[in-house]
Amino acid sequence: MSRWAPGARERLEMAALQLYDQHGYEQTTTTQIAERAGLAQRTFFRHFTDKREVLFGGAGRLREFLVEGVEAAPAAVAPLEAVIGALSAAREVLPAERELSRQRGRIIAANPELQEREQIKLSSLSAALSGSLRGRGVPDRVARLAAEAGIAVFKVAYERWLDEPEDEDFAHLVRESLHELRAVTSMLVVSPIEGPHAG
Amino acid sequence: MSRWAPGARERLEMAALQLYDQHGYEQTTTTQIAERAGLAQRTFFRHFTDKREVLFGGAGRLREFLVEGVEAAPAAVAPLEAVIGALSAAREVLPAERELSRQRGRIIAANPELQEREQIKLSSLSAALSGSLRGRGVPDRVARLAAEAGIAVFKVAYERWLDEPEDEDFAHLVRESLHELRAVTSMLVVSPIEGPHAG
DNA sequence: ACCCTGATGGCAGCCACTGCCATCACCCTA
DNA sequence: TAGGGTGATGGCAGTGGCTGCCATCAGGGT
Repeated sequence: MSRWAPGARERLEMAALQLYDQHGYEQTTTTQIAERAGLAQRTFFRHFTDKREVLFGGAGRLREFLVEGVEAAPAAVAPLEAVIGALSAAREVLPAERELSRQRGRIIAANPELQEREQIKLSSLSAALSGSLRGRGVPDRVARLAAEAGIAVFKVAYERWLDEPEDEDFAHLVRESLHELRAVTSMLVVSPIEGPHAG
Repeated sequence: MSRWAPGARERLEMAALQLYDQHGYEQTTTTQIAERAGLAQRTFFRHFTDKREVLFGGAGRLREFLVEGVEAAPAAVAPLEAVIGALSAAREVLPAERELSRQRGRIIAANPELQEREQIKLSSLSAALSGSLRGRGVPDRVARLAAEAGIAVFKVAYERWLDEPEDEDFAHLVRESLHELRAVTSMLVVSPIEGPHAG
């Protein structure tokens, strides 16, 4: 048997999730997290760069998954289509138990500091997608806008996925958000009271 | 004459900008900023919630300006059009001297912490725009996507405005970005090697 | 038996940020 | 002229995130 129990990183993630949820993010100290995981505070900071990062381990996996998805798309597929195609399959890199995502979402929603971290994760996601598109020969600003549009679609679809009572088909939600975005960008003049809108 | 020189907040902002630029953000302590402004560190934290916020005083003005612009648009104007119309006039709430914006941009580009703050400022901007649109009777997800699309357009236009050698017409850059976004969202299948792209 | 490596613990220290109280010019009022 | 209220500031001690440095010790190779 090893000197230390394995899975230190996972223990820290679980301990942080529970403590942040029970006592609040600000009220929880990194020392408490480490203690619950059976480790020293110094070890916490060997696994995570800071107190927030312990909640964002999944962001890296999502980024890799989407980048691979974009790069795997046939060359004839339009930029935004390639992004949407990757997003449609993203359910498989989200936690199997949706309640974990919702718990995490509640914690983040209660703390501006954590919202900042989430925003920059999405931003780096956009940058990664944009880079993949450029690698396919897409011009710079087109790649940038396709990536940003894809992220906008993802945000709306993901939030809806969390809010719905059932674990709905993620790809379907992505497609619906895309259709709404297309309606928005092609809408020129509309009477907001009378006319029906997309969605 | 008053006991203390007026404009403490502005002095702190200028001192921070200079010190962050000369010695780097991390290497600068809040005590140094306060000293250069002729104040105590305690006073720094009375004017700004944290060390980063001293660089983002303009974000609040921009948000108010855009919200007013959206609310001032005629009821018949489509959601994204209302947002774009407000963005087109945003030059007037940016610093008169463009070089200040570029200096600030360089500082932010060099520090992930500052990029986080900038991202959440843009995010709260999006939320404010979305709220204004809902106030005009626009359905929730349509408002959300129109706001996100507007922010994407703004990001690209603003970055281009900073990069161009001359201080180009901001409204023109916004319109061009919008056209590119429309092209991206309506593009379905394209051969990235042969065909010309928007932009 | 020896050494090397890798994950950890312990400790001192920096600095962002806060709570609390004192200071003191200015202003209002009697 | 005296007194009291207000608002911006300074000072100081304390918490806690985060880091650098060094020690520890199991496992594996030679």
